[in-house]
Amino acid sequence: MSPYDPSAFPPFAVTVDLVVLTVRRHALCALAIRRGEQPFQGRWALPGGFVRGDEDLSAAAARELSEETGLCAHDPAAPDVGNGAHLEQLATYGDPKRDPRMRVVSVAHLVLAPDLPAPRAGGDANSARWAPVDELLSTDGQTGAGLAFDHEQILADGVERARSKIEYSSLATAFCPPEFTVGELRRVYEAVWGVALDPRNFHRKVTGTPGFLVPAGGTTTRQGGRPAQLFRAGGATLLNPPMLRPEV
Amino acid sequence: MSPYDPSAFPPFAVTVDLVVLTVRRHALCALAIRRGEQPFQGRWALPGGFVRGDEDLSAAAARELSEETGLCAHDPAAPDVGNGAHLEQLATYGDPKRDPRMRVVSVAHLVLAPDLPAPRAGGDANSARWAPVDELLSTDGQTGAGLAFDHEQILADGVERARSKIEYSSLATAFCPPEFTVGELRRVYEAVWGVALDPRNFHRKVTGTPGFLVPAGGTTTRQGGRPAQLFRAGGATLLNPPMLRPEV
DNA sequence: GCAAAAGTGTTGCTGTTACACCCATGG
DNA sequence: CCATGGGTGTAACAGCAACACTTTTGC
Repeated sequence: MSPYDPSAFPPFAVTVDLVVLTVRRHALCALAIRRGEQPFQGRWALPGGFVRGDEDLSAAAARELSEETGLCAHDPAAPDVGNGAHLEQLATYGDPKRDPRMRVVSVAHLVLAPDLPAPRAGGDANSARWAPVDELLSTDGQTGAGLAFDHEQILADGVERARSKIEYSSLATAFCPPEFTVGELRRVYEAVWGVALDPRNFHRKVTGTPGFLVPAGGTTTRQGGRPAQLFRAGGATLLNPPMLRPEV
Repeated sequence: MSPYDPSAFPPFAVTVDLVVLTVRRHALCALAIRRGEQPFQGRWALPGGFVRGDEDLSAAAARELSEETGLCAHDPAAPDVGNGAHLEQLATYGDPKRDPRMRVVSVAHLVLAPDLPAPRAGGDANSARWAPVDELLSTDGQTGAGLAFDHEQILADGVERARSKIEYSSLATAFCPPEFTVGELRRVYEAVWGVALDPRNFHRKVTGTPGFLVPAGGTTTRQGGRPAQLFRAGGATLLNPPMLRPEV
């Protein structure tokens, strides 16, 4: 077949699906939406929707994110501000049978957001929720029959991406509010990796990496104990040497 | 807009584009195809083509690869054998204006292959070539006006992926023939990274990493000097500690 | 005072760098 | 014999794990 023959191509629908991750109550959680229609009616799924005819893929992902959560995705080049969440493309899923009705290719995106008030979904409050990823990914979990479509695979890939990316980048700060303490950042790593880290060595590591954290000037005692310095995310995006994830 | 409304979605064409990399004469090279049609007629482009209606994305990439080069992509889970090349999904490019004729979303894939006889392209031998990536990516290169479409960006992303992935995985062996010496593997790293590595420390590092290399039993003097042991790629895919890329 | 969380100092270990040195072949 | 690339030994150094210890708050 000659490439790019405009007269003869099979028709596809293109969607974006979102893996929106946050850390709540010491657990890594993902945003799940209850489906109101067939197929998979009543099952939980990842948020997503069609890409419009004149819309870039990342713009479609940012629009869906805003519609589902009110979050405002920021350009990866711009600095984190306010309610800005990190958004990046994850991978594309195009198995011919992934949607039983027609051929749908879905470009999945990964969003990392700080802990937020309960999500909304088109005004129907109890049709969206933050669920611990362990629960969504366990085949025999309380969610019944698992996520719709191939969303379990997409979620697993997104979680794996987040787990590895906080090793060598400063992305863990995307899970934190604009100002945060070293202990709060450590609890993010512990929740995402599911391990316990030594608070002393962690403190030395993150404060000793140039550009990772910049002091914000104040202190807080919201965790109890001795007041902790507040920091903001620094300009550095790549960490080397990386944070070391303990062996399993 | 309600997600997954099958009656109302804009029509897209979906293609796969391939970043096929190899190491030839101490330089990282990519496969380029000369376009025979409008738009960008006569310009160099990455190989690629439409995804068929009943075909998975990775299957389409493997088919295009085989059609353009005769290479046989192997499943990432299976071991490297014979002319098997490594194939993985890279990223998806969907700017509404990336193709001037219609809306085309392209799922780019990355292929790492050992050095091979000259490529073929639909029987027209001189319409395909291995070009050093430095040449294809330099805006003022000998190639004239650069690659077609957004293929320069895709190629740059693929090269960046390859450069970072050989740090922490054993993927560099995908650039080597089935049996190779430590020196040949080192020259792969040097070509991909564009740096010089210490041969003594490199040897210790790769032979000391369990599962990276397994002795193949023979020796060769094809590089001159003292005969070198031959190795095969071991089963390990992840390297830790990783290979360290020297600072720029 | 006591618990809890924030921080600092120190020691031993792992892994890298840089370089001296020896080995085996072809011409 | 000498050039060329293959391979080993070793000392200095960086970064990390483990853990003792001090600081500053709330109750």
